Amino acid sequence: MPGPAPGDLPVSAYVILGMLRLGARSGYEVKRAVEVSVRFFWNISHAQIYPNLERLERDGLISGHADPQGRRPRRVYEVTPDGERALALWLHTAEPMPFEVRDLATLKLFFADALPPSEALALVHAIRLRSEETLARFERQSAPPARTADAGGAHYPLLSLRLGIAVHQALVDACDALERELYCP
Amino acid sequence: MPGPAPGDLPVSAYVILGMLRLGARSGYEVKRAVEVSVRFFWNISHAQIYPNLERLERDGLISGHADPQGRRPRRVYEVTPDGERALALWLHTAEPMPFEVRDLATLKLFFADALPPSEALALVHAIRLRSEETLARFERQSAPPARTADAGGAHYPLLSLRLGIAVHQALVDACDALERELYCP
DNA sequence: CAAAGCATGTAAATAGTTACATGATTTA
DNA sequence: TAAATCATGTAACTATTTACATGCTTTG
Repeated sequence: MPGPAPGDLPVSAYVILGMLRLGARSGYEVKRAVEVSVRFFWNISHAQIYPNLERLERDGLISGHADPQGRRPRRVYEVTPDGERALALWLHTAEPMPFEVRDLATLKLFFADALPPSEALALVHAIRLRSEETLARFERQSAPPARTADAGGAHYPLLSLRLGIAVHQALVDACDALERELYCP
Repeated sequence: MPGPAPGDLPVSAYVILGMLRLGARSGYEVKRAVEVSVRFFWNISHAQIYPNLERLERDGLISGHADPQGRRPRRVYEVTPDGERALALWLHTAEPMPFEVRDLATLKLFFADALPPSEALALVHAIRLRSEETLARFERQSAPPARTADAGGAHYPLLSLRLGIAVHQALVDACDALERELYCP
């Protein structure tokens, strides 16, 4: 009778649940919301969304109804009380929470002794540029909706954004220092 | 993840190639080397290592020979000239290098408005502790072998370690600030 | 002699990506 | 009218994790 225990659902299902709760309505809107927010610490692809929506509805954690825009088909969803409970349960359940990074650029830098110095330097440069672009993107795409959510009472999107900014600012600074050292050793 | 790189090898194969090049000899030693170094920006599990070693040997990128220690079986490998070339080619090949993070803790923090304030604060605390432990682990486990490699002419393991330190120090500082604000808003 | 660490492997399941597939609506 | 964006979905493939499975050697 009680909804599925945490662990029954893949993480992407909780992301969907959370985004619907924060105001996204369709699968498409969920994907867009992910793209400008949690995407920086947990990405999901659109191919994961639609099967998960079906499953969440089957499990009674969300309820959906057709809501076509003109002739364009669309299905919108809202979180049910069971869904609220499942999300809260997952959020407060203790489980291992490793910080997993997959970064080809730093990985290549680790092995860069097998590379001519100029190409190694180019890697550091690429890492710096990437984080600078990420910071710009935070400002342009992530901060506005996070501030809107903040004004609406959801404060944590903006707070977690600050962690992302801190990480990428640190990378920019570290690369800057490295570039100086490598250029003039 | 980033699909197979040039030469159609999975990234984990290049990690293995790189670690063998830096002095690891057996699959076990590769796993240990990963565990204290690249694991912080690209983890691989031991179940990926043995099939990849087989494949790399079949492709002629490494050569292996049995080298049992007493009765305990062991197979050691070294990188062939072809393997050196494949690694260098991969390293200098331009490809998308996104910074992908998977972090349940920050993800949960993003949705923490569905949680009582004390539990949200506990999440921030957990993130700070985790990065503090990671920093300690860098000092204890990663820095010594990286310094050894540095003395032996491989400078980039130590340089890439500095990026990891910068990231986790930034997370500690940001969480510290957040904890103060959330405790006394 | 027990525990920790060394050493290797496989099978099954899960997760995730990419490509395929379609079509409507809005905007320049 | 073309391009961008909205919108949804599936199939095939690839990658990855977890659990299973084994057995030796060193150290306390």
